[in-house]
Amino acid sequence: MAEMHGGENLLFLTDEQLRQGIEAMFFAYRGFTADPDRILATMAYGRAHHRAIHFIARSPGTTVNNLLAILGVTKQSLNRVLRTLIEDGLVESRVGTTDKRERHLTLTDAGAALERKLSDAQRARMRAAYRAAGPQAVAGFRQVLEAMMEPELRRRYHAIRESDT
Amino acid sequence: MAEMHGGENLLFLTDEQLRQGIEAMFFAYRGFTADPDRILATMAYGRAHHRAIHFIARSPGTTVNNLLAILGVTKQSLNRVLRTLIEDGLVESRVGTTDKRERHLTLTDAGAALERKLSDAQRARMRAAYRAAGPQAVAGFRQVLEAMMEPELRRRYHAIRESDT
DNA sequence: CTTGGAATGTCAACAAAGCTGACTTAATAT
DNA sequence: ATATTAAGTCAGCTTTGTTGACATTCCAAG
Repeated sequence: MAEMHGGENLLFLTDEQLRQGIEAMFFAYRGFTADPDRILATMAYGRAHHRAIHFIARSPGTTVNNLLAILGVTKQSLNRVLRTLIEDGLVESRVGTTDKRERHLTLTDAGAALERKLSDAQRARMRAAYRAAGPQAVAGFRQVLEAMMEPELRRRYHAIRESDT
Repeated sequence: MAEMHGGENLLFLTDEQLRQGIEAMFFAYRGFTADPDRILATMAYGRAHHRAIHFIARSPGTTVNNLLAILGVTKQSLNRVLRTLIEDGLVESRVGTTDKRERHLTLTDAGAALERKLSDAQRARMRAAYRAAGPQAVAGFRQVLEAMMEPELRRRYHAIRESDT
């Protein structure tokens, strides 16, 4: 990909352009969460449950500590969410084999079913947006998002991608 | 799920690619709000105050109703935020001239100062991300975000842009 | 083997920011 | 005149985050 900002065309860096980017981010995030939110509202769950379910699905057997770092909340906050998911039989918590202090989290069949339902809804919107914008735009989208992450989270973002292949 | 059409490269629409986009969006949004959040944490304000301040700055004299539609919250929720901002002398609420039921909202000098402080922090990160990714990527970023918005909000997103030039 | 520290979990209390529902006031529109 | 709209308020509830204190379990270092 040709990076052709030779110093002349920096129009995309004006305060006005940046402001529009900020607003686009705000409005788009609302769309991003709208579909799963609608599904979750019909049950006793919220966005926090969705996030936990998503990342457990993504990295089956992950530990509570790892999930904590990814989600960026306190253990008390995560624990409340996790407890209801375990009680409801969507998530299973198994004591670690090598380190028995750790709890390894996996989705049950019911959990995986909910994950799929939420994920399908969210992906459908993403797919529509990607299709409308085209592959080149998608590449740029991903580049900017990555550059916007905090370094620590960017590291984790890549770690998930790699552990997944 | 195998989408193989002669010539068309639709690799960017695989479930795995969409999943990565979803996670990128999640992690990036955290970075997006991190800097203003840090500033707000030092005062008695939160993200809701930031949003109100931002859009009042963006459309000075806007009505409560308009703000409500943009932010997508209930009037009770917005009112709580607005009340503290008015009490603290950051926002001014003036009765409408043509329609006296309406309240027109503007930032005071103190409000504008805080807005600038928050905005500068957020724009700095945006600028860094834009610069790192380049103009072409930024164009794609904007395209995908726009395609992701709910139609109603996309309309409002454009309305703000136009009223601003 | 004992002990210190790490990982996990729990209890309690609280705050921010959203929600619904009911209601008032004032002003505009029909 | 009456109905509707804009704004604001009160009360109560939910979700999701926060601290702080404390117990349990287990690994590892002395």
